[in-house]
Amino acid sequence: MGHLRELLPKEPMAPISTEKIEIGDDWGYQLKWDGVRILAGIDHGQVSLYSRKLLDKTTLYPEVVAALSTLQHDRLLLDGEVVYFHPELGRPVFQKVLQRERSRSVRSGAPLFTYVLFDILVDGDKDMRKLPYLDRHHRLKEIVSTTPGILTADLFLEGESLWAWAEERGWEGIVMKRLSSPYREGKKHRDWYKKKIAITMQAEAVALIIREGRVASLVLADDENNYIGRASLGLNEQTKQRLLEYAGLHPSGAGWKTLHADLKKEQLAWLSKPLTATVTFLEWSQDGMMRHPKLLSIEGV
DNA sequence: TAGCCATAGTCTCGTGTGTA
DNA sequence: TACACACGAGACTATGGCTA
Repeated sequence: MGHLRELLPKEPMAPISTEKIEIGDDWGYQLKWDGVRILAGIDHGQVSLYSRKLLDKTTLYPEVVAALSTLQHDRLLLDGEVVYFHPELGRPVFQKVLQRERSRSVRSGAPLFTYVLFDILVDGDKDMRKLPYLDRHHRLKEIVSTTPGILTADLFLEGESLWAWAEERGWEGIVMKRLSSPYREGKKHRDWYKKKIAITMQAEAVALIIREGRVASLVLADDENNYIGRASLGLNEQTKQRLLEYAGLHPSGAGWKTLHADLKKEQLAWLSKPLTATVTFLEWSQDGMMRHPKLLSIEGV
């Protein structure tokens, strides 16, 4: 086998979004850890971390490097997620990971991250990728069973109850994996699926954000006319054109007196008759904004 | 011609950094 | 001090190419 760097996949195996829970003897289930995907290589004591796009992240997560350095193995290629586990909430908090990703150096006293492993690609001289996922997971458990700062994502055999547990505790969702599946790059497979927990609500679309004469996104407010974010996912060209026509029929010269910083640099077309939009999103951010909003429907257009 | 797949492009998130 | 910009990941739409 060649150098570990040469064995990295072009992109890590990624789960495909779905709405249904796969059921059958060949399926296993894991909690979806909300963090950033990291591949880790250990080559005779030398630890390297790589992002989904194979950017070097070794210096960004020194605590993960330190934890991996304690493993008594000459050569490993591992796949997992770096997360910040909030002790009071009892679940990962993605915002903390974003903070670390945006910073170029790690301050002393910075929150400590955990490396949650869910796959192994190389073990010594053995290429593990062709083995069934169940075998790879077993091997992973053996390797990192009691290593501080590292854990192996538990594998459950009952999907519905794990989904209910995750939903109740505010986790991001679950991942379903075919136990007999090999490791394949990207999404060129039908072996890993994810089902995400989302909040669905009705919001008022009070304005359109216009860029180069086209509708870019909707400005959304709650029922007390507070700004809760902007949304563009779910808008296709046909809907954007209809929205533009609607704005022409129902223009308003007056918008909010104080604009959120998010909107100050945008060209806005305020609506005299706001539209009711059904929107789904992952969670509320700390400042009351929707995270990853997606429009399901808009009444009246 | 329809359906599938891959790829490109767009948008959003929060914070650090650089500049006026 | 205020503002603009960049960063990486994820999710989605649009588009073009290929195949049956």
